[in-house]
Amino acid sequence: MNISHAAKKSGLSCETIRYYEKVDLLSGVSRSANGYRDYSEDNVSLLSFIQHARSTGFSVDECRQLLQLYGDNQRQSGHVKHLVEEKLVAIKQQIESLLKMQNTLQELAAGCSGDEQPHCHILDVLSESNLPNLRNENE
Amino acid sequence: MNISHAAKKSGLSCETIRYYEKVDLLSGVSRSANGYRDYSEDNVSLLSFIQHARSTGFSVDECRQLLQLYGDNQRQSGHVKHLVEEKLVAIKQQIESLLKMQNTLQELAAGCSGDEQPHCHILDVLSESNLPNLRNENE
DNA sequence: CTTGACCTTATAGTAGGTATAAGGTTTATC
DNA sequence: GATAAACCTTATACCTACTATAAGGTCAAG
Repeated sequence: MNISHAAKKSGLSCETIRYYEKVDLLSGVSRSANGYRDYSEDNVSLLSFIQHARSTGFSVDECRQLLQLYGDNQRQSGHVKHLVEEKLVAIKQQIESLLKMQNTLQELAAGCSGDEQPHCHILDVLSESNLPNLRNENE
Repeated sequence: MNISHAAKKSGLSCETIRYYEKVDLLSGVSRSANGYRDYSEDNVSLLSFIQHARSTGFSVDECRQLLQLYGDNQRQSGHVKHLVEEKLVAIKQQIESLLKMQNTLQELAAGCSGDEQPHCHILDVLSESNLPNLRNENE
């Protein structure tokens, strides 16, 4: 199976697949006589695995760990679950951070007349010197 | 005022301030006789403005637009409000995307015993070929 | 036989910084 | 006056996770 077919099946782009190979996320892909990459069904499964993990918030490096566990039949499921729970905490922090931004933006918009006049409440607030509520640690 | 003092007052790091100067987000900072950057109160106000905008989710490029409007007393507040509302939409999309990830991760964790046994529900799910619910467009 | 659609590699660019190296300046201490 | 710590300067490389481009090889259709 050539790369564009593998791309369609895995939900990744060709460029991304080559990138994953380059950073050793996926190795051992065979080549046809003409030098083209030739993907097996197992290769595509791993690519899909990576796509799923990436879209669930795992970094490329974390995908490497997940793949290592996936390929290790001596693994302990507790290790996998631990990775998921850590990721969950990180995602929750990101959500918290974005909710704060959302609140701030909604307050800013609500206070601005949004007409053709130059006076603007938003700019007033952004230029205030002390705005601890605008300072966001979780980014 | 030297750069580390300006950093403390604005809530940015020295490196970030130099970076903002390099990408022309802040220009016209004067220099002392020894070549050190010398920040005025106005400079620091602009740095704080940028810090506020960045921590509210605006990109560096969007900060440039906000600063341009800030410095234009012919501006229309509607233009500023428009930027805020666009950002609000983007933030909401990001939150949606993260909530989906959170749900997925919670389901994954819930199905995994998390013990010393090798069998792992999380890996089973991630390696399933058809998981449209894991595919996330808003990233 | 040429056109278009594939494939290959290497390299550069993206955002928004952070880190490092190699050096100049200033201030405090001995 | 020497020296060490704590500043400052610049240029450059590194980071994540790709994406885009260039320059070229291969293959199937007409």
